[in-house]
Amino acid sequence: MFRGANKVTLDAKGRMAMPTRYREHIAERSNGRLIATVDSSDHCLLIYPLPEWEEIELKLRRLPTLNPAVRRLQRLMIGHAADLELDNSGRILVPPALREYAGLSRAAMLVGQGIRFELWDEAQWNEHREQWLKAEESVEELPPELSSLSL
Amino acid sequence: MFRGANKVTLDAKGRMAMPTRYREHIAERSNGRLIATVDSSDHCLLIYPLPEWEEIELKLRRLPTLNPAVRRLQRLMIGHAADLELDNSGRILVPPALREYAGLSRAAMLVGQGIRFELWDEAQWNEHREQWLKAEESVEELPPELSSLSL
DNA sequence: CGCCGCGGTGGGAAAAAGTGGGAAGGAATG
DNA sequence: CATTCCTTCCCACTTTTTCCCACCGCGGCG
Repeated sequence: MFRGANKVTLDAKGRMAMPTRYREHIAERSNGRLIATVDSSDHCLLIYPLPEWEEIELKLRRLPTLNPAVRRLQRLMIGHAADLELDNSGRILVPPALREYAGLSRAAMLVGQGIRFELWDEAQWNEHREQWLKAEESVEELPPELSSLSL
Repeated sequence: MFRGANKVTLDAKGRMAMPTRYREHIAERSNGRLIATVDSSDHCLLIYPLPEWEEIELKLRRLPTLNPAVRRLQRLMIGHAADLELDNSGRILVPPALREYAGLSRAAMLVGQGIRFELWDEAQWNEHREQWLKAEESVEELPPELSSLSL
Protein backbone atom coordinates (compact mmCIF):
# COMPACT_ATOMS: atom_id res chain seq x y z
CA MET A 1 0.00 0.00 0.00
CA PHE A 2 1.19 3.50 -0.82
CA ARG A 3 1.06 6.12 1.93
CA GLY A 4 2.46 9.53 2.66
CA ALA A 5 3.25 12.72 0.81
CA ASN A 6 6.60 13.00 -0.96
CA LYS A 7 8.17 16.14 -2.34
CA VAL A 8 9.48 15.29 -5.81
CA THR A 9 10.87 17.26 -8.75
CA LEU A 10 10.24 17.00 -12.48
CA ASP A 11 13.32 17.77 -14.57
CA ALA A 12 13.32 19.64 -17.88
CA LYS A 13 12.36 16.49 -19.77
CA GLY A 14 9.43 15.75 -17.48
CA ARG A 15 11.11 12.90 -15.62
CA MET A 16 10.24 12.18 -12.00
CA ALA A 17 12.30 10.01 -9.65
CA MET A 18 10.05 7.53 -7.84
CA PRO A 19 10.98 7.58 -4.11
CA THR A 20 13.08 4.48 -3.44
CA ARG A 21 10.85 3.08 -0.75
CA TYR A 22 8.16 2.35 -3.37
CA ARG A 23 10.42 1.00 -6.08
CA GLU A 24 10.78 -2.54 -4.87
CA HIS A 25 7.04 -2.94 -4.40
CA ILE A 26 6.33 -1.57 -7.87
CA ALA A 27 9.03 -3.73 -9.42
CA GLU A 28 7.65 -6.96 -8.06
CA ARG A 29 3.98 -6.04 -8.33
CA SER A 30 4.00 -4.90 -11.94
CA ASN A 31 7.54 -5.24 -13.24
CA GLY A 32 7.99 -1.48 -13.05
CA ARG A 33 4.97 -0.75 -15.22
CA LEU A 34 2.59 2.02 -14.18
CA ILE A 35 -0.39 3.84 -15.65
CA ALA A 36 -0.94 7.56 -15.22
CA THR A 37 -4.23 9.28 -16.00
CA VAL A 38 -6.15 12.41 -15.10
CA ASP A 39 -8.30 12.84 -12.03
CA SER A 40 -11.63 14.01 -13.45
CA SER A 41 -12.60 16.12 -10.45
CA ASP A 42 -9.29 17.78 -9.52
CA HIS A 43 -6.43 18.86 -11.70
CA CYS A 44 -4.03 16.21 -10.54
CA LEU A 45 -2.82 12.90 -11.94
CA LEU A 46 -3.56 9.37 -10.73
CA ILE A 47 -0.79 6.77 -10.97
CA TYR A 48 -1.59 3.06 -10.67
CA PRO A 49 0.52 -0.08 -10.91
CA LEU A 50 -0.57 -1.78 -14.13
CA PRO A 51 -2.56 -4.66 -12.53
CA GLU A 52 -4.61 -2.30 -10.39
CA TRP A 53 -5.32 -0.10 -13.38
CA GLU A 54 -6.49 -3.03 -15.45
CA GLU A 55 -9.19 -3.80 -12.91
CA ILE A 56 -10.38 -0.20 -13.00
CA GLU A 57 -10.35 -0.16 -16.76
CA LEU A 58 -12.39 -3.34 -16.87
CA LYS A 59 -14.99 -1.85 -14.53
CA LEU A 60 -15.22 1.22 -16.74
CA ARG A 61 -15.45 -0.71 -19.98
CA ARG A 62 -18.26 -2.91 -18.74
CA LEU A 63 -20.53 0.10 -18.30
CA PRO A 64 -23.08 0.82 -21.08
CA THR A 65 -21.38 2.71 -23.93
CA LEU A 66 -24.37 4.77 -25.00
CA ASN A 67 -24.89 6.36 -21.56
CA PRO A 68 -23.46 9.92 -21.79
CA ALA A 69 -22.11 10.08 -18.23
CA VAL A 70 -20.38 6.75 -18.73
CA ARG A 71 -18.95 7.81 -22.04
CA ARG A 72 -17.62 11.00 -20.49
CA LEU A 73 -15.85 9.17 -17.72
CA GLN A 74 -14.38 6.61 -20.10
CA ARG A 75 -13.08 9.29 -22.39
CA LEU A 76 -11.48 11.19 -19.55
CA MET A 77 -9.93 8.27 -17.70
CA ILE A 78 -9.12 5.67 -20.37
CA GLY A 79 -8.64 8.35 -22.98
CA HIS A 80 -5.90 10.04 -20.98
CA ALA A 81 -4.22 6.94 -19.60
CA ALA A 82 -0.51 6.70 -20.39
CA ASP A 83 1.79 3.70 -20.00
CA LEU A 84 4.80 4.53 -17.88
CA GLU A 85 7.84 2.48 -17.02
CA LEU A 86 10.53 2.92 -14.40
CA ASP A 87 13.86 3.50 -16.19
CA ASN A 88 17.24 2.29 -14.93
CA SER A 89 17.43 5.20 -12.49
CA GLY A 90 13.94 4.54 -11.10
CA ARG A 91 12.34 7.46 -12.88
CA ILE A 92 9.12 7.77 -14.86
CA LEU A 93 8.58 10.09 -17.80
CA VAL A 94 5.35 12.08 -17.43
CA PRO A 95 3.91 12.91 -20.89
CA PRO A 96 3.55 16.62 -21.74
CA ALA A 97 -0.24 16.48 -22.04
CA LEU A 98 -0.64 15.11 -18.51
CA ARG A 99 1.91 17.55 -17.12
CA GLU A 100 -0.09 20.35 -18.64
CA TYR A 101 -3.40 19.06 -17.29
CA ALA A 102 -2.07 18.98 -13.74
CA GLY A 103 -0.18 22.27 -14.10
CA LEU A 104 3.07 20.50 -13.25
CA SER A 105 6.27 22.46 -13.64
CA ARG A 106 9.13 21.51 -11.36
CA ALA A 107 8.08 21.16 -7.75
CA ALA A 108 5.46 18.45 -7.25
CA MET A 109 3.94 16.27 -4.53
CA LEU A 110 3.53 12.53 -4.92
CA VAL A 111 0.85 11.42 -2.49
CA GLY A 112 0.26 7.78 -1.60
CA GLN A 113 -3.45 6.84 -1.65
CA GLY A 114 -3.63 3.11 -1.06
CA ILE A 115 -3.56 1.32 -4.39
CA ARG A 116 -2.54 4.45 -6.28
CA PHE A 117 -0.61 7.69 -6.09
CA GLU A 118 -1.80 11.18 -6.75
CA LEU A 119 0.63 13.60 -8.36
CA TRP A 120 0.05 17.29 -7.68
CA ASP A 121 1.77 20.51 -8.52
CA GLU A 122 3.20 21.48 -5.15
CA ALA A 123 1.56 24.91 -4.98
CA GLN A 124 -1.85 23.52 -5.91
CA TRP A 125 -1.51 20.75 -3.35
CA ASN A 126 -0.87 23.27 -0.61
CA GLU A 127 -3.81 25.44 -1.64
CA HIS A 128 -6.23 22.55 -1.71
CA ARG A 129 -4.93 21.25 1.57
CA GLU A 130 -5.84 24.54 3.25
CA GLN A 131 -9.31 24.38 1.78
CA TRP A 132 -9.89 20.80 2.88
CA LEU A 133 -8.90 21.67 6.42
CA LYS A 134 -11.25 24.64 6.46
CA ALA A 135 -14.07 22.53 5.07
CA GLU A 136 -13.63 19.93 7.79
CA GLU A 137 -13.81 22.60 10.47
CA SER A 138 -17.13 23.94 9.27
CA VAL A 139 -18.89 20.65 8.69
CA GLU A 140 -22.41 20.60 10.10
CA GLU A 141 -24.10 17.71 8.39
CA LEU A 142 -22.17 14.55 7.48
CA PRO A 143 -23.22 12.63 4.38
CA PRO A 144 -24.71 9.23 5.27
CA GLU A 145 -21.63 7.36 4.00
CA LEU A 146 -19.51 9.04 6.67
CA SER A 147 -21.88 9.38 9.59
CA SER A 148 -21.25 5.90 10.94
CA LEU A 149 -17.51 5.84 10.35
CA SER A 150 -15.21 4.98 13.23
CA LEU A 151 -11.59 6.13 12.82
CA MET B 1 -6.10 -2.71 -24.99
CA PHE B 2 -5.91 0.78 -26.45
CA ARG B 3 -5.63 3.74 -24.13
CA GLY B 4 -4.27 7.27 -24.04
CA ALA B 5 -4.52 10.35 -26.20
CA ASN B 6 -2.09 10.74 -29.07
CA LYS B 7 -1.50 13.87 -31.08
CA VAL B 8 -1.38 12.82 -34.73
CA THR B 9 -1.33 14.65 -38.04
CA LEU B 10 -3.13 13.95 -41.27
CA ASP B 11 -0.94 14.87 -44.22
CA ALA B 12 -2.19 16.42 -47.46
CA LYS B 13 -3.19 12.99 -48.73
CA GLY B 14 -5.24 12.15 -45.64
CA ARG B 15 -2.73 9.68 -44.24
CA MET B 16 -2.33 9.20 -40.50
CA ALA B 17 0.63 7.47 -38.85
CA MET B 18 -0.55 4.94 -36.27
CA PRO B 19 1.60 5.42 -33.12
CA THR B 20 4.12 2.56 -33.04
CA ARG B 21 3.14 1.28 -29.65
CA TYR B 22 -0.17 0.07 -31.11
CA ARG B 23 1.17 -1.32 -34.37
CA GLU B 24 2.38 -4.65 -33.15
CA HIS B 25 -0.89 -5.38 -31.41
CA ILE B 26 -2.89 -4.46 -34.50
CA ALA B 27 -0.62 -6.47 -36.75
CA GLU B 28 -1.03 -9.70 -34.81
CA ARG B 29 -4.66 -9.15 -33.87
CA SER B 30 -6.01 -8.39 -37.32
CA ASN B 31 -3.08 -8.48 -39.72
CA GLY B 32 -3.12 -4.69 -39.93
CA ARG B 33 -6.76 -4.51 -40.98
CA LEU B 34 -8.99 -1.90 -39.34
CA ILE B 35 -12.53 -0.56 -39.76
CA ALA B 36 -13.38 3.11 -39.41
CA THR B 37 -16.90 4.41 -39.02
CA VAL B 38 -18.76 7.40 -37.63
CA ASP B 39 -19.68 7.92 -33.99
CA SER B 40 -23.43 8.41 -33.91
CA SER B 41 -23.46 10.86 -31.00
CA ASP B 42 -20.34 12.97 -31.59
CA HIS B 43 -18.64 14.10 -34.75
CA CYS B 44 -15.66 11.83 -34.40
CA LEU B 45 -14.61 8.55 -35.97
CA LEU B 46 -14.42 5.10 -34.39
CA ILE B 47 -11.61 2.77 -35.44
CA TYR B 48 -11.76 -0.96 -34.64
CA PRO B 49 -9.49 -3.88 -35.44
CA LEU B 50 -11.44 -6.00 -37.92
CA PRO B 51 -12.33 -8.88 -35.52
CA GLU B 52 -13.76 -6.50 -32.93
CA TRP B 53 -15.76 -4.71 -35.56
CA GLU B 54 -17.26 -7.93 -36.80
CA GLU B 55 -18.64 -8.65 -33.34
CA ILE B 56 -20.12 -5.17 -33.12
CA GLU B 57 -21.66 -5.50 -36.54
CA LEU B 58 -23.21 -8.80 -35.53
CA LYS B 59 -24.69 -7.27 -32.38
CA LEU B 60 -26.14 -4.43 -34.43
CA ARG B 61 -27.62 -6.72 -37.05
CA ARG B 62 -29.30 -8.85 -34.39
CA LEU B 63 -31.31 -5.92 -33.09
CA PRO B 64 -34.98 -5.63 -34.20
CA THR B 65 -34.95 -4.10 -37.68
CA LEU B 66 -38.31 -2.39 -37.43
CA ASN B 67 -37.37 -0.26 -34.46
CA PRO B 68 -36.57 3.21 -35.88
CA ALA B 69 -33.76 3.94 -33.42
CA VAL B 70 -32.13 0.62 -34.27
CA ARG B 71 -32.49 1.21 -37.97
CA ARG B 72 -30.94 4.64 -37.59
CA LEU B 73 -27.96 3.29 -35.69
CA GLN B 74 -27.40 0.51 -38.21
CA ARG B 75 -27.51 2.90 -41.13
CA LEU B 76 -25.07 5.27 -39.49
CA MET B 77 -22.57 2.75 -38.19
CA ILE B 78 -22.64 -0.05 -40.74
CA GLY B 79 -23.44 2.33 -43.56
CA HIS B 80 -20.32 4.41 -42.99
CA ALA B 81 -17.87 1.63 -42.19
CA ALA B 82 -14.69 1.73 -44.28
CA ASP B 83 -11.93 -0.88 -44.56
CA LEU B 84 -8.51 0.47 -43.71
CA GLU B 85 -5.10 -1.14 -43.83
CA LEU B 86 -1.76 -0.21 -42.31
CA ASP B 87 0.73 0.51 -45.12
CA ASN B 88 4.43 -0.28 -44.96
CA SER B 89 5.09 2.86 -42.92
CA GLY B 90 2.35 2.03 -40.42
CA ARG B 91 -0.07 4.63 -41.75
CA ILE B 92 -3.76 4.44 -42.57
CA LEU B 93 -5.53 6.40 -45.29
CA VAL B 94 -8.71 8.03 -43.94
CA PRO B 95 -11.39 8.30 -46.68
CA PRO B 96 -12.50 11.87 -47.59
CA ALA B 97 -16.12 11.29 -46.55
CA LEU B 98 -15.13 10.26 -43.03
CA ARG B 99 -12.60 13.08 -42.78
CA GLU B 100 -15.33 15.49 -43.64
CA TYR B 101 -17.79 14.02 -41.14
CA ALA B 102 -15.34 14.45 -38.30
CA GLY B 103 -14.12 17.85 -39.49
CA LEU B 104 -10.58 16.54 -39.75
CA SER B 105 -7.99 18.80 -41.30
CA ARG B 106 -4.41 18.44 -40.14
CA ALA B 107 -4.11 18.31 -36.38
CA ALA B 108 -6.02 15.39 -34.86
CA MET B 109 -6.21 13.34 -31.68
CA LEU B 110 -6.25 9.55 -31.69
CA VAL B 111 -7.77 8.44 -28.40
CA GLY B 112 -7.55 4.86 -27.17
CA GLN B 113 -10.88 3.57 -25.76
CA GLY B 114 -10.35 -0.08 -24.92
CA ILE B 115 -11.16 -2.20 -27.94
CA ARG B 116 -11.35 0.80 -30.27
CA PHE B 117 -9.90 4.21 -31.02
CA GLU B 118 -11.68 7.49 -31.41
CA LEU B 119 -10.28 9.96 -33.93
CA TRP B 120 -11.07 13.63 -33.28
CA ASP B 121 -10.17 16.90 -34.86
CA GLU B 122 -7.81 18.35 -32.29
CA ALA B 123 -9.72 21.57 -31.71
CA GLN B 124 -13.02 19.73 -31.27
CA TRP B 125 -11.44 17.26 -28.89
CA ASN B 126 -10.17 20.10 -26.71
CA GLU B 127 -13.54 21.83 -26.70
CA HIS B 128 -15.40 18.70 -25.70
CA ARG B 129 -12.80 17.86 -23.11
CA GLU B 130 -13.38 21.20 -21.39
CA GLN B 131 -17.10 20.54 -21.33
CA TRP B 132 -16.70 17.06 -19.89
CA LEU B 133 -14.45 18.35 -17.17
CA LYS B 134 -16.93 21.07 -16.29
CA ALA B 135 -19.69 18.51 -16.20
CA GLU B 136 -17.65 16.34 -13.83
CA GLU B 137 -17.12 19.27 -11.49
CA SER B 138 -20.79 20.10 -11.23
CA VAL B 139 -22.05 16.59 -10.74
CA GLU B 140 -24.84 16.54 -8.19
CA GLU B 141 -26.61 13.30 -8.85
CA LEU B 142 -24.63 10.38 -10.20
CA PRO B 143 -26.44 7.97 -12.51
CA PRO B 144 -26.99 4.65 -10.72
CA GLU B 145 -24.37 2.92 -12.87
CA LEU B 146 -21.67 5.16 -11.44
CA SER B 147 -22.76 5.89 -7.90
CA SER B 148 -21.04 2.89 -6.33
CA LEU B 149 -17.91 2.95 -8.44
CA SER B 150 -14.57 2.97 -6.61
CA LEU B 151 -11.59 4.03 -8.70
C1' DC C 1 36.19 15.05 10.76
C1' DG C 2 36.63 12.80 6.48
C1' DC C 3 35.49 9.28 3.34
C1' DC C 4 32.42 6.19 1.10
C1' DG C 5 27.99 5.05 -0.96
C1' DC C 6 23.44 5.67 -2.44
C1' DG C 7 19.86 8.46 -4.25
C1' DG C 8 18.87 12.14 -7.17
C1' DT C 9 19.77 15.05 -11.33
C1' DG C 10 21.24 16.51 -15.72
C1' DG C 11 22.99 16.16 -20.26
C1' DG C 12 24.42 13.97 -24.52
C1' DA C 13 24.43 10.49 -28.14
C1' DA C 14 22.29 6.82 -30.72
C1' DA C 15 18.21 4.91 -32.42
C1' DA C 16 13.60 5.03 -33.92
C1' DA C 17 9.47 7.20 -35.31
C1' DG C 18 7.06 10.63 -38.07
C1' DT C 19 6.63 13.34 -42.26
C1' DG C 20 6.80 14.63 -46.88
C1' DG C 21 7.83 14.14 -51.57
C1' DG C 22 8.29 11.66 -55.80
C1' DA C 23 7.67 8.04 -59.09
C1' DA C 24 5.22 4.24 -61.03
C1' DG C 25 1.12 1.78 -61.99
C1' DG C 26 -3.76 1.65 -62.95
C1' DA C 27 -8.22 3.35 -64.20
C1' DA C 28 -11.25 6.29 -66.50
C1' DT C 29 -12.48 9.39 -70.05
C1' DG C 30 -12.18 11.71 -74.40
C1' DC D 1 -6.17 3.82 -78.40
C1' DA D 2 -3.90 7.46 -76.05
C1' DT D 3 -3.61 10.83 -72.56
C1' DT D 4 -4.47 12.56 -68.10
C1' DC D 5 -5.57 12.20 -63.44
C1' DC D 6 -5.68 9.74 -59.27
C1' DT D 7 -4.02 6.43 -56.13
C1' DT D 8 -0.67 3.66 -53.96
C1' DC D 9 3.84 2.37 -52.85
C1' DC D 10 8.56 3.44 -51.59
C1' DC D 11 12.43 6.01 -50.15
C1' DA D 12 14.88 9.59 -47.62
C1' DC D 13 15.20 13.28 -44.36
C1' DT D 14 14.20 15.52 -40.02
C1' DT D 15 12.67 15.52 -35.48
C1' DT D 16 11.66 13.33 -31.34
C1' DT D 17 12.35 10.00 -28.00
C1' DT D 18 14.83 6.77 -25.33
C1' DC D 19 18.72 4.96 -23.26
C1' DC D 20 23.00 5.42 -20.91
C1' DC D 21 26.60 7.54 -18.39
C1' DA D 22 28.62 10.94 -15.32
C1' DC D 23 28.33 14.31 -11.72
C1' DC D 24 26.69 16.33 -7.51
C1' DG D 25 25.02 16.45 -2.83
C1' DC D 26 23.65 14.54 1.30
C1' DG D 27 23.72 11.20 4.91
C1' DG D 28 25.79 7.57 7.41
C1' DC D 29 29.53 5.19 9.17
C1' DG D 30 34.20 4.56 10.39
